[in-house]
Amino acid sequence: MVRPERRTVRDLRRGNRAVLLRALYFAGPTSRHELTALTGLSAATVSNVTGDLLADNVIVEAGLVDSDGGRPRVLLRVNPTYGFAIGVDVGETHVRVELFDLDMNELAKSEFALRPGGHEVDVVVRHILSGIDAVVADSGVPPSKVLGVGVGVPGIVERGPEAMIHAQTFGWDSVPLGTLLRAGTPFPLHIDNGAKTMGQAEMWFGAGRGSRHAVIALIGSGVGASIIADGVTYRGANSSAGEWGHTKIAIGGRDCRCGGRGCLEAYIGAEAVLERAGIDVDTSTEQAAFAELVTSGSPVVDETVEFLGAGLANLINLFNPERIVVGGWAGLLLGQHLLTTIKQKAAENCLTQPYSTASIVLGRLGPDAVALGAATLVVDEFLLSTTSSSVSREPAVS
Amino acid sequence: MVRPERRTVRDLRRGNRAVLLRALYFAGPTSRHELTALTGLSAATVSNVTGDLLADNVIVEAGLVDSDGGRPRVLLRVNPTYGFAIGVDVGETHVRVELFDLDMNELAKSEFALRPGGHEVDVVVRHILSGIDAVVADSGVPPSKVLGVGVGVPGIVERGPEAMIHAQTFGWDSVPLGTLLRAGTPFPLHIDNGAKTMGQAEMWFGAGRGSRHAVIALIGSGVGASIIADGVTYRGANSSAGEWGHTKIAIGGRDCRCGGRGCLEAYIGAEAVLERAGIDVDTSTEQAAFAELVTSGSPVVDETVEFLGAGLANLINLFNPERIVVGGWAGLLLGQHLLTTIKQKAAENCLTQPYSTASIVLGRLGPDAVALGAATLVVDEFLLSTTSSSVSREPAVS
DNA sequence: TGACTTTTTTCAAGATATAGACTATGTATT
DNA sequence: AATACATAGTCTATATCTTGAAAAAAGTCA
Repeated sequence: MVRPERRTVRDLRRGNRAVLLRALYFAGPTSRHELTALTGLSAATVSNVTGDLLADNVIVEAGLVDSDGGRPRVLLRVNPTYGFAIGVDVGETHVRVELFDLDMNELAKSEFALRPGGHEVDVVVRHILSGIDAVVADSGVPPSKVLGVGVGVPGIVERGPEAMIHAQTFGWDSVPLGTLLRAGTPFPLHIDNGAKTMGQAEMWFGAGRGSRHAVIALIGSGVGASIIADGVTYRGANSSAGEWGHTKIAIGGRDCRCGGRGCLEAYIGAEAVLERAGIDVDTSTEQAAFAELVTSGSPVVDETVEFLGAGLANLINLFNPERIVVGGWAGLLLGQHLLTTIKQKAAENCLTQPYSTASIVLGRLGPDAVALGAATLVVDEFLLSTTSSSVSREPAVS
Repeated sequence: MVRPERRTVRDLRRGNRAVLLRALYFAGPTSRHELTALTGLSAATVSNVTGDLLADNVIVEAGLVDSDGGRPRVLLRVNPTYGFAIGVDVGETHVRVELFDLDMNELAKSEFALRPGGHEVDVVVRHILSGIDAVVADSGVPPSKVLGVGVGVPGIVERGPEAMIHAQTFGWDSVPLGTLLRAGTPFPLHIDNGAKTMGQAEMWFGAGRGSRHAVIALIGSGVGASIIADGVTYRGANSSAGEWGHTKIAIGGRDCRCGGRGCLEAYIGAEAVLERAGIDVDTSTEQAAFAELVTSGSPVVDETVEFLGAGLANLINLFNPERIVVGGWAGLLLGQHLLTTIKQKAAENCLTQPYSTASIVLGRLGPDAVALGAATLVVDEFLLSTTSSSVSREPAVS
């Protein structure tokens, strides 16, 4: 129960360095003067720390700005090519690997299709590893400047060096993906659930910006959520927090592919919705069929919205977020046509006080932001703990 | 999105002082030597900081302990009479005010009955204020040594100096309890939802000890929960997080007293359970009737357990806690007789991975721990920020 | 009494942030 | 062109902080 930490006087420096770098990253080009206000540090310290960071080439100058009859301000910014982050999206139908600079410009991309049901561990691992090699080669980035690799995968990811994964839809039961990948790449690894990486992408660059308490609801074939508590992804004791899709919304209700009954996913997951509407599809035709269904006026859609509203209301009652972001390809389709109704159903099923402070909005990054979000895991770590010694190379997984 | 903080070198001292005091508080009598291990601080710093704390009389020596043929260790402990905390429980039927020393020994107590439905704001405020005066007078504690007053109330409590309260069961809509109380007492105030204060009591002294991620489920006439994330009560954007009782467990289900339909509370709240069983009671006979019903083998009880299991499973899926504590008078009655079945129903409705890491246990403090928990709010603040200058007296509410 | 053990304190060294003086680099005015 | 003024950024002296190592304290054991 010993909550606060911190110890030596050196941690102070590390901490302030991180504060400053973070402020700089999210505020864009900023003068030293403004940074004092943004960070609360004294001008002297800002000068000090930025001096360090400039010497390390972590930040660079970015032009001047006039200042009403005085010495012009020198703008500073994070050096976008100080390091590079790789993001991997392991999805139902594909493995996608992308390489970004620190501005999150995509510099290279590599994609592998997975045949339906073809989720053998060794195949996926091989795709990831050769994807990493490919994007590094294509981009021409020297390997020493790769800060790390973030991987977004389905299912539950245990924290720790092994990064043990449990993913029912893939038939993965206790797969030590961290161990397997580390055998094939020297880069630091950050493995996390895909819904959580996508949630972080929306928080950093999408509809979640500016909020500290948010829930990103992801509705695709399956249903998941990413919970942001006080600006940080909430993981719980074993990183499986946010399994919204399998919360029960009806006792003894419809069978769910998880083996349970009455799960929310069995009512609002695209696969389940199409099944309920009696539409037979495979993974290739699923999205088109769902899009058509949404605009068809079918009572199944009304029912889906009813369940979705109740599900969102439950999230609001339990987490009291400022913002709910509805994402995932099916969620976006539903939201584009029916957001007003969804909000109304949420209001009906929610206590008024928490509902009144929560805004429900659509995701802005599209369904392909998993890899981007995975790469932000690398950047997050970089912003938190870049030491004076350049790029570190110890095997780390978080 | 600037997450980390901390600045000057003085914050370091404050932080380390808090770390040490906290370790000492929860570990009980401890030597300086052990404290180095517990806090990670060097022996020199421990000596330094404990010297300060001893000089301030915040901690005191507590005997010697032999040490295998060397200098004996001096045990240190928090001075239980350095300051005192007052806890207030505002319940449906009573207002209870208790005064504790820092060891949480109850030194004085004052209780006022509320007649059914008699929850007028001014009556409650008057009871609280005269209760405070009474316990201070009875205990003989000098007012200057009262560290503050914690108040646990029903409903949603907005953070801030006003401590605006929304409590449907009391008919309170936007009552600025903080403002009202501060007009009548000089002590620093900490106002929070009663379920949350009780949760903190279970975490500090009850069934939650030792866990960092936990949910305390409170089942009485109504239903609530307190969520502990990483050792801290999770409050969300406006302190209303944890409204478990009004999450929907059945679309279009039973009417709930909140005005909604299909709320969990409408199935497992004691009032609702008795209603479903066709038993007519008032608040005075409710508990006895419920106790009898639980052992009667009624199918209503089986159904209740089914819903309770599903509700707990939803908490586990969403929060991934290490521990679920079932408390509240009705929860304790159910748990004492049916814990095995409850666990089984939770397992049936939960993903296996998160279920396997969550233990479901009964609360250990009984239903009257709200005032104790409210007092821990005061102590928590004390442990976090006791400065060299003795007891502070600025009006503060958190 | 002296050797030994263990705990605690003292002391000097190294590191940090800050306030305030000082320097740098503009514009406006004479 | 010279001077005054305004704003941005750096430098210096100072007060704190934690720490490792040495010293002191307070016992046991032979």
